[in-house]
Amino acid sequence: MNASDRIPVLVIAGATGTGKSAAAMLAAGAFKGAVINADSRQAYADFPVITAQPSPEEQAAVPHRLYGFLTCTEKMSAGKYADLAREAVQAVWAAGLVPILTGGTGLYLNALLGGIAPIPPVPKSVSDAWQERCRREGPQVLHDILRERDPQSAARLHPNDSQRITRALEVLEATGKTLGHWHEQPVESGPFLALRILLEMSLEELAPRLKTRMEAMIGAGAVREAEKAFARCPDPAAPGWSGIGCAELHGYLTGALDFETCKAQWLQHTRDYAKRQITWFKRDKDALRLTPGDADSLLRACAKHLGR
RNA sequence: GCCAGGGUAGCUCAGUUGGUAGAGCGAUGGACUGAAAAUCCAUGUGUCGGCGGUUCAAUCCCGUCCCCUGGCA
Repeated sequence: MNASDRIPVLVIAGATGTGKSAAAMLAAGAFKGAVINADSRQAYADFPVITAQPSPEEQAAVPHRLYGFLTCTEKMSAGKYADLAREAVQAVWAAGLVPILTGGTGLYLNALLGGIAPIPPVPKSVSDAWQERCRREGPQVLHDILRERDPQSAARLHPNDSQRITRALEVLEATGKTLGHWHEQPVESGPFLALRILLEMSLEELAPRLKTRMEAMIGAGAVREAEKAFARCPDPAAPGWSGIGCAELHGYLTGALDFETCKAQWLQHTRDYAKRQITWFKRDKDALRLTPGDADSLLRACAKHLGR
């Protein structure tokens, strides 16, 4: 496959609150694009405000894909995302529009653009069983088990890392092969020619914006949104509730947190998250780094990549 | 003004029967292959309120001053 067979895509990444959506709208307007979600939480239908999904006006002005299509109890995953996003990119391109991937979930972007190991789906009963056992017996016990059955994975994983330890065990049980085996398989990635744009801002600069943004969400009906979601799905362990702001508002609605504490935690967790994202994206040495708001550089880089 | 309790890390506090101090939270850095807005790891020098005194040695004991909180006037 040569370069001309590959679909050119624009990728707009960066920490939460750096203005990715605005940049995507700008690029979409300039180059006849469609915005495709690359953010795990914005996939949930019940939380458009709290997860900062594009507004109905924005979605009416420019085609958007993969936003708000999951119910609270449905689980998302990197593999599922890669499949859905690949289809979305191809559909958008076939319709004569430029695909613009926008979002802050670095793992999902890697899964889509770099491919992901072809691990078969693990039955829910298997993963639930390991998770339950991890809750009961603790991650160290499971880490010991993993060391016996898959020493290579155990060596890579910290004994406290409950999530990755259970993943390694469930894959081993469901497929009979270790995670290492699967990661050595050739991966298939989409036929894309991606320009990765990274909106960069220091945490210090970002922090006050995050506070303003949270307050704007509350002003835009975040509490009402959480109440409605609660009426439909009260279980805080449901996948949809795991977004930042959702979990804290759930605590407020059940009386576990007063509103001030709820807001303080919401803001703190948002900040922690932004910091993790900054760390994650630092690793991407090839991305084009732009200052949020630098529309000229953004449009010039996109034009060059698209050959226009 | 008197009495009592306090002044120790950015914050809340613990502690040293005298040998210059440590938790939680925060902060900072990092990891990340199907839960990723998740999960996990690493990092603690601070005039122990100021000044004097006792002592080989004081954050700890004594004196004095300053500040905070509560009670009594």
